[in-house]
Amino acid sequence: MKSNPATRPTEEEPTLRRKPSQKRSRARVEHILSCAIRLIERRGSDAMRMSELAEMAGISIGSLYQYFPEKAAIVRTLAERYNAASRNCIASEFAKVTTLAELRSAFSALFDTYYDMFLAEPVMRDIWSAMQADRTLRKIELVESRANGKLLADTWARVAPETPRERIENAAFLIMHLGECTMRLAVSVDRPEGDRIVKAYEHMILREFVADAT
Amino acid sequence: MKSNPATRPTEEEPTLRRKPSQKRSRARVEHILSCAIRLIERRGSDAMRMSELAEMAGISIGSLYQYFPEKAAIVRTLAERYNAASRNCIASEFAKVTTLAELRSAFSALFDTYYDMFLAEPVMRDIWSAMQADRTLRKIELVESRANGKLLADTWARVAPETPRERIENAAFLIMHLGECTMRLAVSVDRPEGDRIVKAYEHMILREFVADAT
DNA sequence: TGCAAATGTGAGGACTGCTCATATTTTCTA
DNA sequence: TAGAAAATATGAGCAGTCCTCACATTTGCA
Repeated sequence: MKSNPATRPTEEEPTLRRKPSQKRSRARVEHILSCAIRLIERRGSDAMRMSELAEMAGISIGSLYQYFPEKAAIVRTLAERYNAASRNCIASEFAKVTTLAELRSAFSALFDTYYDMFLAEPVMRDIWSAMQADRTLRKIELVESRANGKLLADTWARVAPETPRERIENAAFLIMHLGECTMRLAVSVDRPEGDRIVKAYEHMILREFVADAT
Repeated sequence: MKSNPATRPTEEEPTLRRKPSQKRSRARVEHILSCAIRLIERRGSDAMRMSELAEMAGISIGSLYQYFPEKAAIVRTLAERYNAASRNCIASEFAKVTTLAELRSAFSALFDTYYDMFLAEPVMRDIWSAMQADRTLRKIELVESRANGKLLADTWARVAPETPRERIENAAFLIMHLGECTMRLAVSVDRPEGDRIVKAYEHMILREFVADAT
């Protein structure tokens, strides 16, 4: 990844040179992203060339840069989607929980959904990898993880108000972290073995934190 | 990361154009690596420029390429050292184990040493990140992880021969994986919080797998 | 229809990793 | 020690990369 020497990014958010009209650009952006996904799946995001992306999308380099200010922005967009998907998955899993037993099965479901989500979208492996390599993305991921941890902690506190808040907070962050380790697993290990390990993690988590709900 | 278009890497191991004499080059290589570490710590391995590395090391670009065939080889070398360090740490921790109780404390020690190793060498954060981003390095890491898992499994089987081998194998890989998650933790989270979580992991592992040794 | 504004284009600029013809140093031999 | 041969050092420059910007084309609207 090269630093752009011509334009110093003084403002935080890198801006597009011209902003395309809302509705029409939407489809274009989606099309570019789907091409990018194909390319990234093939050889990883580093090896993806902006020129080949433009060619595959059937547009010129210049046009490409009207929809994404820089190459990294494409990866970032994909990463944000991955984050959003995790967030939604977690939110929907915990929203309906009202008892400790339900919390327990929400944990199981969470791990499975997380893992399946990764398997269903192979490109997420590479996006996740790219996130690990980039300091900024890593920081974003951490913030996201904490937010998810808080959501989990709140649910837990709602269901079992007698549990000390501090213990819940710790456990929640730990569980989120372990959830991300499951992602890592999906990145490196393949199907049948990964499944077993995910199950083992689920079991461990449940035994450690919600054993009393059995 | 660019693919080199001039020389097709037909052979597996990329070869240097001229191989420097053994003993003298050793010191040079070390010097280059220590400069690389400083640079990588500062801004990450992607942002490290071969030109600035050469300048810092006080040699020319050409000379630099006599010691490392490509930029990635520098990261790879550092990654191998990190792998070797993990391997040694694990080997020395398990070599002296003769009882289940000792295995138990070896687990604790393992996590702590792993984690401390990472904190002591901040550059390992970036090396680890680079490993995650590179498919080849990720594969190497997985092999390494399995080898370590086998070492752990063998020790375990030696100490508790009555435990079913399959259960041990599963647990061993899981524990190794969790150990690597501890790395991940050291990469993203800072000191006091990381410590707590490492402790929690230790506790979880012990409770799950060697509770009978209490 | 005519004419702004929006959008598309691709040659070229700045920077990179890496090479190779050449210069310098070291080592070896007489 | 002289002088050749081998080992090592050098940096201009090559090919490849991301990204820009002056210009061409299309679109929306009176």
